[in-house]
Amino acid sequence: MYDLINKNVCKNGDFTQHEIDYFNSILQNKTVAKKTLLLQDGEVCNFEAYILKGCIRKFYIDEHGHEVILQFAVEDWWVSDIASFHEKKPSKLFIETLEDCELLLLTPETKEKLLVEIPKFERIFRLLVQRNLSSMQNRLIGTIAKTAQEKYLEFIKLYPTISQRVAQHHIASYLGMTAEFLSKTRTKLAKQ
Amino acid sequence: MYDLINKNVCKNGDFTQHEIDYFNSILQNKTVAKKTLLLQDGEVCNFEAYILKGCIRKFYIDEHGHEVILQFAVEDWWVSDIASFHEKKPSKLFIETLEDCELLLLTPETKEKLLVEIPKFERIFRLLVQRNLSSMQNRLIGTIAKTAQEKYLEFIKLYPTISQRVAQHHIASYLGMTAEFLSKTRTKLAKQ
DNA sequence: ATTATACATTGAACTAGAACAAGAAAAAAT
DNA sequence: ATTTTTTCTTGTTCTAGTTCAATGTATAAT
Repeated sequence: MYDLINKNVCKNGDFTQHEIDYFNSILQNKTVAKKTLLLQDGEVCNFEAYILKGCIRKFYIDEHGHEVILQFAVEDWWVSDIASFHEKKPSKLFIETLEDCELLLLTPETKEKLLVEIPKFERIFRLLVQRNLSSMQNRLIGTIAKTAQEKYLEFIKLYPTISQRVAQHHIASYLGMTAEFLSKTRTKLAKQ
Repeated sequence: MYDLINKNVCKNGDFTQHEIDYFNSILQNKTVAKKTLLLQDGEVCNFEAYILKGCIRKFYIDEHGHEVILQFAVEDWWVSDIASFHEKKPSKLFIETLEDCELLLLTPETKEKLLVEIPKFERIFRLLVQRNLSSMQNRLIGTIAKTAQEKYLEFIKLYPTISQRVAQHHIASYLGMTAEFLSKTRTKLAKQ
């Protein structure tokens, strides 16, 4: 059960078996049904969730009621609103399961304890955030510089499994276009 | 000279005078003239620069030759291509001074040394990246969900000094619109 | 001071994508 | 199996923003 997360986390540092056991011991197991909100606008995010099984989306709702999907997270990914989690301030985001999920959770308390007990984990989480930042940057560039068609092609290339797993209108929202326009883009692509 | 950076870095952790001195001792001072490229597409980024004085832009050039500005950095900010810096892989970005600059630099070697000597710095840099990620996320949301006018108003509200300091067409590039359209948006705003 | 260069404005024509509406198809619930 | 709900497609109209081109205005260089 912990094999995957241990590999995910430990590939970036040397840990003793004892340290790994300790890490595993503080993780909380949680099963969540499809279409459950794990976090809502206004709440403080009290978890960092590692996904053992399932699929989750994180999104923002703007003034006009339009959803902007910030992340799809599947097996072996982490999802959280780090800003809210770390500064204990109300989130502006929603986190919702798209499928039945099995999660391993860190809370502010367990994470802090982990970092105090085994400071080496600071590095692990820094690297995690760093990789996140870098992919967010790439996404920003794409959002600004690419056409709808280019964005879609890049998406299915980058996330072939996710693009099969989630609804098309969610992909459209992730890519910053309307569901209608994505549909038109796809039929146009199919004709080429 | 080190007052500002020490405050910037140390507000997030407790450090002894000795630790601070060590930190300061590994920083390299550098003066750079206006319009100098500190990093070019294809090079490996070998610095994290803290800005004592001046203004810098970080940007990407897409297939069509269009610039996308990812960051304006001024006094008390850090600038680097972290992905390239940490993984020692060629950058896709450019970093250019917009004014004469005074910088304090970390190199991969000095930073690594710092982290080994004083592991507490891991946390400092994690928090730095985390804040970065969070502002990048807000920017992505704005880029997708806001109109040109809203983007511009948010920008001058968020960065009043920067908006006075850099060329308008650079702001346009940062906001993901053409210089012409920003100009039109501004005249329209002025008439209201 | 004068010329050259970079920057900002304005207008006209164009286009990628949005909005709205309505129907088709698929999936889920009874 | 059939109804309900959700998702996807297609067409039409509309608009925010682009492109291109021209002119004006600062700033910098000699």
